[in-house]
Amino acid sequence: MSKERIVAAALDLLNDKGMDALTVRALAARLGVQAPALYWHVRNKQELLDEMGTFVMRRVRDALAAIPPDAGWRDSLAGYGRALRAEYLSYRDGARIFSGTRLADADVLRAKETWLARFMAAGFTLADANDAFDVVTAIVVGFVIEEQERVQSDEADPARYSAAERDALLGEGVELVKAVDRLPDDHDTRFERHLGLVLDGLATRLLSPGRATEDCPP
Amino acid sequence: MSKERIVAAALDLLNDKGMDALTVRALAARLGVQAPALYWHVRNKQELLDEMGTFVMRRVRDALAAIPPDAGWRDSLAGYGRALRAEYLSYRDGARIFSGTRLADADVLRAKETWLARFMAAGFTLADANDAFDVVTAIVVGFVIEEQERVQSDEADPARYSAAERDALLGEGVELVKAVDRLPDDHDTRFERHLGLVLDGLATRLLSPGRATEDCPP
DNA sequence: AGCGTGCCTGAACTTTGTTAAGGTGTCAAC
DNA sequence: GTTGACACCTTAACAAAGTTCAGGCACGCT
Repeated sequence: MSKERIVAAALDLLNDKGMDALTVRALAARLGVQAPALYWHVRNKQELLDEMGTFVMRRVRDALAAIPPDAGWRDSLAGYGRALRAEYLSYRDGARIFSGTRLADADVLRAKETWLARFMAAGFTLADANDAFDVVTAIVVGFVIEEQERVQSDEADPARYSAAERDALLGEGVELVKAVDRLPDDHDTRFERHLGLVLDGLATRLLSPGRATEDCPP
Repeated sequence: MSKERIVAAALDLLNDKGMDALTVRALAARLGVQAPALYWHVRNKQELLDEMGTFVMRRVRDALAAIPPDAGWRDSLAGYGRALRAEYLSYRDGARIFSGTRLADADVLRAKETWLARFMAAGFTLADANDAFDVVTAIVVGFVIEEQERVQSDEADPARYSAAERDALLGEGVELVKAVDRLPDDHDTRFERHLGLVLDGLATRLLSPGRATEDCPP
């Protein structure tokens, strides 16, 4: 019985039964042991949650390391965004639970150093290069929180978000809102559009720092 | 004693003592009443949390309604983003707690209809107009979650994020990371930059839908 | 053989959300 | 003026959660 086994079992349990069912006793049962036994390996439940968070973020870091160094800034950032989303999505309520987890590992910061250097070589200022990270992180967190919320309530009550139900509830005079509902959008393509939007915003910084967008002629 | 008084007291308590201290008994005590009394007005704690969420989101909706109809799409969206952030910021862990709350009010959706119409009049496609909302929402959620996390751990351990501590922990060879730390950035200006980035991304859709940014010459 | 140490069990305590049963007041009806 | 009904609250209690503590079993070292 090691801390790693406990964390792995906890993540399994989270996906099986959800956050509310992630109790110390249930986790112990899944490991074939009594509840207090876990306190030998872990100080308290909060530490367990933290360990789960760093486990997830370590996987993000590994995915990040797999991005080729010669990829352009745009593909690199897109790869980061996709990896982060994929990790969050692979656990129930992953975005809400793990989004606060910052890993201040020394080697993570060292990785960030090379990325900043790469972005600046591509023409970003230091501030913009750093913003690029933060903004992609923010949008993934925000997107996936809403995505998982929606998926979850769909599973709980499939009829609630059916087209017919919604149209009836909406009434008249909201044709555009109804039209939005009918757009053939799955989560993946929506995510790619949003990500592309942010990257386009970053690209404007690249072309002419400090310039308003309205200056860019068609 | 009304549901509104309970919700108001709960939000007060949340700000005073934090999420963990928001217990049914503590809330009852603050209202000068015994714990089970609350169950006359509220089905259970989850409903209380939901009511708190809709209260916050109603304030966002009101702030939205205050945006002048003749404002441009850019100012309108910026106003929305700022209002959402301000509401989240006004409660401890506000972003993490309330971000899931979608208000499917009929009149909110009616408000959205007019906004969609306005954005389309400004030149967006329907899909882009809707994306504009969602992307701003996402970035605010992501930004404020991280912002509040940082503010909170600053209060808990002020020394942890001091420049000296960090530099010592970082070691050599990460000059850019250190330089980022030394940028004179407060949260507000960072937020404005991030928001501006997203809006610039949206503007590229406006100028030439479907075109890659690289096509936009300096 | 004995002893310490690592890991676990059993029982218990505290706090939490929640329910059940029963009070106390007010107001309308007869 | 008594009765009843309803709204709102209290006291008592339960189940489940996190956590602690004392002890027990097994192994290795001397």
